[in-house]
Amino acid sequence: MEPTREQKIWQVVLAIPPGRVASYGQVADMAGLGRQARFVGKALGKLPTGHSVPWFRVIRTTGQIAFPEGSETFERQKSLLEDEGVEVVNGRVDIGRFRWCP
DNA sequence: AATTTGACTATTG
DNA sequence: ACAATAGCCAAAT
Repeated sequence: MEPTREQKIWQVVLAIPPGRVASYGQVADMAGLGRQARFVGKALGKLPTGHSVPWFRVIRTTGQIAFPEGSETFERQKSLLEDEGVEVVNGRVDIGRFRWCP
């Protein structure tokens, strides 16, 4: 089975430690995709049911969550992050303190 | 095979 | 600090 780049992305996301976050660009880079930041989001959107991928630890490089504030997806991500000790204020994370690799 | 599509990012005004 | 633009490239259609 030849792993696709999507699966490499999932692999990288799975490696993000709890209580930490990573940017899409960072995940793309670590997966060996270079600048495929956009593809990371798409790959996460295609996750199969029953997955255990911590997609919520992936945010924008600005620290903002990638969804409109108030949407259901946004709220779910925010809750999951806060549950791991990541502060989310105004839809943003303190990237300076919670980023996986500064 | 060609075109469209994106849970992005860096740059510019 | 914020809005618009351009660049990015694998996958889906």
